[in-house]
Amino acid sequence: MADQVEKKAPVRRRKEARPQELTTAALSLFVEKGFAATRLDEVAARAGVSKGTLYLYFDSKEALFLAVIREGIVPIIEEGRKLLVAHADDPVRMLREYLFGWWALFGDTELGGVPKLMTSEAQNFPEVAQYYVREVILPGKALMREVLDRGVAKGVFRQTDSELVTHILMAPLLHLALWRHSFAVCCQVPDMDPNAYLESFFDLVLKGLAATPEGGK
Amino acid sequence: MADQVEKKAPVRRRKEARPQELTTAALSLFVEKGFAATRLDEVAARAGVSKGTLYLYFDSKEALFLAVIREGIVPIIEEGRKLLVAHADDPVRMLREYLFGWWALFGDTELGGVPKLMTSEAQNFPEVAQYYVREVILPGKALMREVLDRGVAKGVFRQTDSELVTHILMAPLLHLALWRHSFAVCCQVPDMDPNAYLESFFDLVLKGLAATPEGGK
Amino acid sequence: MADQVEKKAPVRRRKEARPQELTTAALSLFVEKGFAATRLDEVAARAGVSKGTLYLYFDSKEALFLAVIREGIVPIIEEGRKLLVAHADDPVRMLREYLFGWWALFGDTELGGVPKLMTSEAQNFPEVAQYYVREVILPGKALMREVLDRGVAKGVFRQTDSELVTHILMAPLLHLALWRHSFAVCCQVPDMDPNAYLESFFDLVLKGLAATPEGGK
Amino acid sequence: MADQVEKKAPVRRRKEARPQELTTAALSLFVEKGFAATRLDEVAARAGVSKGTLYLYFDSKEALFLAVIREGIVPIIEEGRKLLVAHADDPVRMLREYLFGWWALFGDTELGGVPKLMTSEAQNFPEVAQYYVREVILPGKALMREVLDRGVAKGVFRQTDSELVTHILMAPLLHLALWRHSFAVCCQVPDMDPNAYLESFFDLVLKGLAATPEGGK
DNA sequence: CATGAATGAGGGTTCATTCAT
DNA sequence: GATGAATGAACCCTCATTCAT
Repeated sequence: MADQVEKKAPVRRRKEARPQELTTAALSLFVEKGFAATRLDEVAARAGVSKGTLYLYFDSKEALFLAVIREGIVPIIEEGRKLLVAHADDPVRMLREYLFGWWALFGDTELGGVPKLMTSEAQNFPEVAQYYVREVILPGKALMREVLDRGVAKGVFRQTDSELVTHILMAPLLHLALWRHSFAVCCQVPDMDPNAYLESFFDLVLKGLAATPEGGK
Repeated sequence: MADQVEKKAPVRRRKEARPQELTTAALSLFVEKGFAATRLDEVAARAGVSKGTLYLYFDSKEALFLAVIREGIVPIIEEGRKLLVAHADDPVRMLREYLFGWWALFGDTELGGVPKLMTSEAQNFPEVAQYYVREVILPGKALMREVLDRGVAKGVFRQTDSELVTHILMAPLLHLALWRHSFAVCCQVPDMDPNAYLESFFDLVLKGLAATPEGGK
Repeated sequence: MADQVEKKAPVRRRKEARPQELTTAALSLFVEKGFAATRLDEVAARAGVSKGTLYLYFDSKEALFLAVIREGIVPIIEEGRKLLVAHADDPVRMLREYLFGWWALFGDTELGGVPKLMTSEAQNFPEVAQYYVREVILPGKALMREVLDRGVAKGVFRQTDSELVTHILMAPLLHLALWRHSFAVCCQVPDMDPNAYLESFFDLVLKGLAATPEGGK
Repeated sequence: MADQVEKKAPVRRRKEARPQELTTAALSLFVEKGFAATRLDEVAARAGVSKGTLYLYFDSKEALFLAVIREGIVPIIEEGRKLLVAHADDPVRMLREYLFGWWALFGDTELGGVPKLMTSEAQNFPEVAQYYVREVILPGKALMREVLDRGVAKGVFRQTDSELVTHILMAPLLHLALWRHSFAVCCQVPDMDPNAYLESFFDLVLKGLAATPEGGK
């Protein structure tokens, strides 16, 4: 019986894993070539199945795209939040964790290509873009705003327009991810070490946000 | 005689202007939909010509893409440099001019979509990407580095890793341009005023880069 | 069980037969209209498939052309040789078999259009032409030369420049095939009976090649 | 005044010569590539005029084709006839003149590609083919038949089916011309000397047609 | 479930033909 | 007459989608 279980298990696991194998393959190809330039042949081949099999799991190429975004993104946010609350009393540490955590949990993984993909395709898939904004960008910014607000409350950060500043602070993170999936691949750019980049960024922001000693200049 | 000139002028002017009319149309469509998803029919229609006419000026869709990047980008850099040297003795002013000038001369024009386009297509067109890096990105970063170095020399900015910091400082500018051509179009995001964004960014960077009063903390 | 076999058979047979159905359709159209004037739509339609199906079996129109020549031609030569060796001791009979066999096995079949096709397209497809010369024309001439040489050895044919004479003797055969696929189709030429033509030709050649009674004139 | 005449003459001659310059250019390209694969751009370029100019002289590509055949072919026949009547009393000499004259006056000139062209395109242009058969092939064969008939009348040639034999005798001539414009161009075939070829052919035919010594058997 | 052969609409590209100059 | 820019129909080829097995 144990034998049977073991024999069946991988098969069942396989079947259940199929959609994710497909979205994973699709994600990397969409990121690399863009949605329109990716052929479903390639996606299927990379996932090790035939082209027809794709249609057992997804109604169309667009549905596959939606699934790629849907399944790939959602769980990250929650993990990030957990990471941050661990340092809720230390806004500087929270900021640092945000930046490095964003990179470690997201930018540096295979999901790191999603910002490039979504930026490229937002206009072609407005509903997906809206979904992404609602589920990823806004929560991510809200999380950053919490960090900032907490810092202000603690007297560590100075008062700023947190809406604008969160936007600004996301930019270098996104840039790091976009760069890796665009120019870094095809141009012999002097290797940019993400850690050093993030350290510099963290240093810059910290000083840029630092509360003035006595509220004066 | 004036009559004759006027009769001939429009035709000749058209013929000479054709390539630019076409690249302009192509640029906006490439930015909007991406290279692969743009049909040459549309490009031609937007330029007011037939599909065949495109091939009088460009050998292929890819050649059109190359021309879009080539002709659209180059002259900007030089203009920016001129703008900056006007304030060579005031690094803070130079930085401010860089940020706002970048937006006014580039990001806010029809060329502002190029970063999105090049980011999306860099992997599909490595030679074009290399050209873009060489002619646009590196000169742009070099210009920024000049600003930083001058600030350090004047004792206004503190010492930093200028390679990394230029990269970081470009990110919010690029983000502004990318955002406008991606999520801003399709999502009812609360309008982000570029000027306020740039002011916040400038403020943040200025404090982040400020030389410490007595060199020590 | 027989049922199952019968259900599967036609499908499998079809799939394996597809390439040949396509080359057969292509051959007749290439012969009729020439390579450039033949549309792949027509080829597909004549083979009873859709246009896209063609590309499951051939990479391009040119690859289809190559396949038409490759698969259509080669096996004939060997059959001809077998036919001739049956009469190795009778050069006159060999010559007769060559002429009539050439027509029956080649000229009068659907492959009979190949000489017209290759003659028309040789300059446009030099590699294919070289292949055809090497695999068809030269072996065919070599076979003819064997006939002549054997006739000379047996004292039945007089000595001639066999290189030139083989070339000359091939001409009326080729002409018969070319004529059928060109002027014969569109012009109300008084029907030329191939058999009578070949008889006349055989008669003419036999007398033209006959050894002089006492070796002298 | 003489000056003026000389100045105008070449211009006028030019204008009148235009159509022929165009048909000459078209002929060589049609022969080389076939009708469908020849672009009017090339024809115009080879004739040294612009593409539009072609349409001043010919209504369409097909009209150009018709003109190529029309103007290129007709006058030859009459010249050949004159050549033959000079030896009306010597059928053997007539036959020799026919073969070598055909080659010198036709096959070896720039018109020598016409048989290849007409053979290739006969089915695509039935009216042109009919015209060609009527004006060229049938007169050519009739001329040959005259030679044969005269030989029979003189007791030099034996009786044969002259319809079939003329057809057969034309084949090696046509083959020589077809070969030169097809395989000879692209394949390193051991050079075939037309004169030797024709000598062999003449020799072969002469013996093949020779009247039997005592009219027996 | 899985396959892969088949489809056919659609896009890039060519080129005969037109026409304003 | 001559030009060459412009056109648009038509062709080769691709690829998302379907479906019989």
